[in-house]
Amino acid sequence: MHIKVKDFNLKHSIESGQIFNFEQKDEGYLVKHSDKAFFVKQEGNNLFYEGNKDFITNFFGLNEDFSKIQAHLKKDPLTKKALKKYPGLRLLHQDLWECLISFVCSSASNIPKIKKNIKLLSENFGEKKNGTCLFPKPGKINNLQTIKDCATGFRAKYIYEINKIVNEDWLEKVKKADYSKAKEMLIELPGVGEKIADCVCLFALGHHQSFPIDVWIKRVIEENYLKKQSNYKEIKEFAQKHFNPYSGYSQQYLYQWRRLL
DNA sequence: CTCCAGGTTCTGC
DNA sequence: GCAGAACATGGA
Repeated sequence: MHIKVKDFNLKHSIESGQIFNFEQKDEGYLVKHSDKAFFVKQEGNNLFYEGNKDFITNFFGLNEDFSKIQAHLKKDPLTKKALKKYPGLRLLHQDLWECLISFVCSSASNIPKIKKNIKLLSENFGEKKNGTCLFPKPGKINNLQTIKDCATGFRAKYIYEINKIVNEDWLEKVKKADYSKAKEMLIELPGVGEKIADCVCLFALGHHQSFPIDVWIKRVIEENYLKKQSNYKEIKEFAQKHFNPYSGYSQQYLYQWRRLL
């Protein structure tokens, strides 16, 4: 089975630090997300898949018009270059809970290690479906020592506490909230600060004005725009002025550009 | 062995 | 408020 795609690149989208529960297989990818597992492989404008078509279409945002985003990215010289180098890199539509836990794992870590954390959390707390361990549901990540055994380090206690706080009601409330209210609710969780809250707002809630600032973004903004050492607030204010209203997309392209330089 | 990784929290001015 | 240290762990 396959889906016709336009302005979409599977590799750039999957390997851009947005998701961590995937592995390469047969020129394609085996992806696990929330309660789904599927295989995808791109050949030109065809996306071959094995799995739930509606879920895959929505997950990669394949029905969205990308031309508006492209026009936005072309307005700035550096995001224009990044667009040329990584065309078809899309922001994905993630499950809120999995995205939240993934990015709590991300703090002061690296992508290979986050992948390991998520894999171990799935194996230790997730349900098995057709032989594969899916990401555990809210409330299931409930043993502190086991969470530590998933190589989560100092983040273990945060995951443990968040798992106690978050339930379906909480998730629905955050989904309905606007950007600033959602961010506020996320930051109330232990181990979640502005950066992680912004990642969740952007990757799971679709708030395109969100602009997560990590070490790579700080670097790329200081090197190319501010031309000086700066703090979080300065970068945030610059981004709001310079990359409105799709600063989230600008961020993702700048991140990819600088990280893979 | 040291340094660093998609940060947050705690501490001391 | 704001910089600096502490927090675990694995890979380079």
